[in-house]
Amino acid sequence: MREEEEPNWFARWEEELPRPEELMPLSQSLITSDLALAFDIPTQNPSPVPGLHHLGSTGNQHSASPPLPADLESPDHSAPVGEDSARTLKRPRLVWTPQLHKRFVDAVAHLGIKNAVPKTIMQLMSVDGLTRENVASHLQKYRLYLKRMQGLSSSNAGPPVPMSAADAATEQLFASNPIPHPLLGRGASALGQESFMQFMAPPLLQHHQQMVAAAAVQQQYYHQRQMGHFGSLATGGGGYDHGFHTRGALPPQGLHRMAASGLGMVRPSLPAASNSYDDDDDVDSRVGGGRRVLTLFPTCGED
DNA sequence: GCAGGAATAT
DNA sequence: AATATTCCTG
Repeated sequence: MREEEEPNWFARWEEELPRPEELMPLSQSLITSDLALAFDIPTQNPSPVPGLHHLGSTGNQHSASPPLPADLESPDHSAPVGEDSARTLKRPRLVWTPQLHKRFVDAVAHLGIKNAVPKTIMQLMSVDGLTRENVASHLQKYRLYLKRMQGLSSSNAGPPVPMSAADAATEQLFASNPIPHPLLGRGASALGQESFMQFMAPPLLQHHQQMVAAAAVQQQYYHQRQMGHFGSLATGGGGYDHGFHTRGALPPQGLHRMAASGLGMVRPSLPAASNSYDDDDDVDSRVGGGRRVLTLFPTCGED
């Protein structure tokens, strides 16, 4: 009795993706901040490298303030700019925003447990800059979360469930997303084949079964999260901006247009990463660390 | 050697 | 706590 049984989830999925035109003008923001900062030049893209604006990872390690050049570290640190930077440098910690996590969950849901491995998930997500490691790490945590849920949902029926701080925190991200149940109980969707390969396969499949009963389980956890404590401000003490846009490695037939997302400029005391969530307010919860983070802004209501 | 997964580190 | 890195295994 599923009225939502849409045969081509993929079509819908791509529909909700922002189009290149809808993206925020991340023209100048994508500049290699490191170099820009190091050289004390305004963050502008003098000569936008053609087709080379993905992943603005400018990994740098000095916490150089705009007007303040690095004062530590070796002076000679010209970060390899260019396509090399995308893989040569260490990127800032990836921040799994709800939007990004959504992509993740979607991908995992569509792939099914069987195919939901770091690499495939990463490919399906098509997020530029996202690495297999990023996904693997997140996946590990996600699995723990799912496992917890299973255990709790079946073990605890009535009594209050004291959730640890960790759980509460985890839920902010995980529980706030649709949990494709197929993951919990059954194995992948019937896609025994190359689920994600649809990109290359014209006649793709039409399987999909997500957000089913998990909602019920979630209900026992939503309490804390409705408070809106979303200080997901990953504070970067250094405040650097990093572009992050969906990878355009899509298929020839113009199957879909993924697009980039806005990029978050996280500054020391600038609540820029505030998503327009419930009432995430401007909870300036900066950790005070000097870390550069990669944030993915919500380009549009993907939910 | 690559990729997944758990352990461990930051 | 959230991610990243490392280690081990297939």
